[in-house]
Amino acid sequence: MFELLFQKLEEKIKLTEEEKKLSRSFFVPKKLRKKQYLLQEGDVCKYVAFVEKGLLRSYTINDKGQEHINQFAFEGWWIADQFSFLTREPSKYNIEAMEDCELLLLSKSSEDEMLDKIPKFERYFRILLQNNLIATQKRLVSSLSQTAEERYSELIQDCPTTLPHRIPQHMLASFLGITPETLSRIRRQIISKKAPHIEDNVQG
Amino acid sequence: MFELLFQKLEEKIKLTEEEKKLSRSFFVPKKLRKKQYLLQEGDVCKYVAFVEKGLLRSYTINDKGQEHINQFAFEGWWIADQFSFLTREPSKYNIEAMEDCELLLLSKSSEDEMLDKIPKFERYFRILLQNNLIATQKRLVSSLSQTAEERYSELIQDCPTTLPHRIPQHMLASFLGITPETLSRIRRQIISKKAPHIEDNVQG
DNA sequence: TCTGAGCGTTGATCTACATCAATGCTTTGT
DNA sequence: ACAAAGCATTGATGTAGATCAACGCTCAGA
Repeated sequence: MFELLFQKLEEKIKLTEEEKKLSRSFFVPKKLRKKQYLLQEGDVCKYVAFVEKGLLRSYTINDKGQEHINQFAFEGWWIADQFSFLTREPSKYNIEAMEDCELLLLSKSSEDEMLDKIPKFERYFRILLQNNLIATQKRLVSSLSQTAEERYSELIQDCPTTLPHRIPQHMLASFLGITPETLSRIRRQIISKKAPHIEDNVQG
Repeated sequence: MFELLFQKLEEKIKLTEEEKKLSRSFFVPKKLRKKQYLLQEGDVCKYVAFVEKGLLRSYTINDKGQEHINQFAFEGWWIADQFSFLTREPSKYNIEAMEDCELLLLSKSSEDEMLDKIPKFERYFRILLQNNLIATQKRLVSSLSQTAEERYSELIQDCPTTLPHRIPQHMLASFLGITPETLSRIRRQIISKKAPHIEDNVQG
């Protein structure tokens, strides 16, 4: 159950066997079936979750009932509503399993205790947040200054295999902040650019 | 010169007098006059800067020559291109003083040494990044799912005093990802909502 | 085996915001 | 004290992407 977590940890920090053993005790394993929720709007986000297996999405619902996906999390990634987790205020997000998932949950009190007893985790989470911040800033810049087509093209360039195969197109659209119709049209345009249309070539 | 920095540090971590004294040695004070640059596109971001005094902006220039502001930093805030600082790749950002500034610069090697000698700073920077991430995520969500008017209204609600007084309107527009013309029109609309137009009331 | 829901696609129309252009006010530098 | 640059505003027009509506395909469940 902890294989992937420790693999990821070792990329950033070196833990002794002692520390590994101890750190396990702070996590609670949890399985989630497709369409089950890790967090629902209005609830306080009690855990940050490490994804050992599966795929989740985090989304909001606006006053018109439209879903807006703002994050996906695969194997090897963390997911939570950082704001609600930190402040204990009710969350505006829903976090839902899109596939059957195996998660490792870390509660606030466990996190505090873990950081206290194994200070190396301060560094690990700092680096994690740093990378997350860089990625989020990049998305923000591109959402403010690029067209929908540019954003889609970059997304499938950065993530050519995973995203299109495991995530339905209308959810990708939502993640990019556009409608499914627009994404469909963008894809058609891109395809016709790559393989230019051969004009009717009627003989005679 | 270090008053504000230590005030801010104390909000997150407790330092001994010894540690305070030591930590000073890692920073390089730097004054910047209005319109001078802390970082220019193409250069590697060598420092994260704490702003003791003044105001800076971070922006990109796209292929059409348009500026896109993505961050402001006032007294008490940090500013840098995290990505370039981390990877040592050339930056895509320009960081420019909008007012005369007093900064405290921290180089990568100083940061590493400081984190090594005063591990409490791991926690400090982790918390800093966490808050920054939460704020950036909020901006991302709003840029993807709200109208320009909603974004502007929220901005002046969150920051009613500082922003409009120290930052010219066309830079606020750029920060919001809209044109100066659009922001001007939005402001007119908001004003006419607050103080509804009195219809011509010609007697007779 | 049928049925209904979910999904992607396409067309027609609408709208928020961009772009282009002009004007007048304020600030800056010499 | 003056010229020049920077800035906010307003109007006319253009456009990326949203919305509304319809259609066919696929697949899960009775």
